[in-house]
Amino acid sequence: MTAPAAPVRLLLADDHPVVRAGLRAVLETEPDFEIAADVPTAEEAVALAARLDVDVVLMDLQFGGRMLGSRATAEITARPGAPRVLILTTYDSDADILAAIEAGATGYLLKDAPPDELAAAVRSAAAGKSALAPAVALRLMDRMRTPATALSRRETEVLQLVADGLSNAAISKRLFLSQATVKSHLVHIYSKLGVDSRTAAVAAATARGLIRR
Amino acid sequence: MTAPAAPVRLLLADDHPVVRAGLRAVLETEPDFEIAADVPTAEEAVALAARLDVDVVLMDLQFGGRMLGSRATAEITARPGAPRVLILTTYDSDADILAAIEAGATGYLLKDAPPDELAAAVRSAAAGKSALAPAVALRLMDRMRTPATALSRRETEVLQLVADGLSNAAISKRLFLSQATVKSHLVHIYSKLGVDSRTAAVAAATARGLIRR
DNA sequence: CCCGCCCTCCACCTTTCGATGGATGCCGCG
DNA sequence: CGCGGCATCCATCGAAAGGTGGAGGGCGGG
Repeated sequence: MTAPAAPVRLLLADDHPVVRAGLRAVLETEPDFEIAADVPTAEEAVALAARLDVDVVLMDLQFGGRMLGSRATAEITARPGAPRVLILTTYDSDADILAAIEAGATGYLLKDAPPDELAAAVRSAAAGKSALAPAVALRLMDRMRTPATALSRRETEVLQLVADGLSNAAISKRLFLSQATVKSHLVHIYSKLGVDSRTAAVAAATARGLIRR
Repeated sequence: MTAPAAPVRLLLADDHPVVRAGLRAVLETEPDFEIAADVPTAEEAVALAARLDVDVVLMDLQFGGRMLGSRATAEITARPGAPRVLILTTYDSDADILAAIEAGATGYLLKDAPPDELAAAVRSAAAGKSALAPAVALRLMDRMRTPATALSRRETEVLQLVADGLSNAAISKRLFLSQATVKSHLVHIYSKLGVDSRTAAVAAATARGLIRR
């Protein structure tokens, strides 16, 4: 414990060159960190995580439109002796957070985190402890407190089409349902979200990150 | 022209410490750049832009929820002998771009720009030339081609409230209008966006970046 | 000065949506 | 096995939203 431990080996994955450079700059100043590589795509992160035997992967969730961040996380953590994965992203969308944690992420940080918080999170992750940014933790607590937030698969599907601007008739055709069924789903959605119109449901769901935009 | 010109003095404004560090790291390697300061708020950017007599300000548009980026740009460029302002942001929302250009920004870059593109844009800006990221330029061309895309101030205001989930009655109260007026605005919005329902209008407008989520 | 655009408002009518109150089959859990 | 949650379906009714066709004032540019 008191002996100078082996350095924490890091892999940075983010599609923004500026962010990669920033993470390098911020983390390189920590004497016990060693940055093995930085990559611009989720695919390269998966490949190098295995090859370079790193301790912690710092990964963005949004890779230029492609939603591969959480999948990459799942693939990395699936292997035995896998490194810890720390999600580092701009948004605190509920859906993203849940997906990342289910995919096996050890922590979830926001990009506006100050450098010392970032370094602390990396050390926590390396030690196997979970690390959540305060803002993210609050959000999770909030979600736990309101159990009604969980929409069923079908309800989410319907709501997503509503958000895309489709009418009930169009949705019923798309999903091979009757309009009555679509309305039933909507009624349930409204009561779960505490709203009373389709537009309000979309607003509430996007605010809570239940559907993608 | 051939003489080693005075260095380009830069001011960086971004609320993300990591991004500030990244910009520093990327731009410091250019021998003809000199970073006068970096600040985490729009207010400080306005204050220091005057005091440090910089040549180019690199400014984020989103400052921790506050929409002050474009206002800060306007305040900086309003003064005589003002520096050029380069907007550097994550999103290519039409509304944001227009607001920034109207506020007097010299260029608009996306944060996923490679370092050399970034440096080139800074030099362009310092020389007084406009600089637009290719993706942004494309978007603007696109907008020019579809003249119907431009919503009036009032229409945007109404549509934003629709996107927030308000009913026509609620909107009319909020804006001190009659419901008839709200409906009129909506009819115009629908025809401009080529849709025929409020939810579809919201979907189309967010897709084109006309309103913020 | 007139034209066009924006903003505001009105009346009437049609369509869609939401509210209510059911029913059925399926599946997992205690 | 029975209960509850989910997904599916139904009919009816009133309310909200959308369609049509106006009208008038303000403001800027040709």
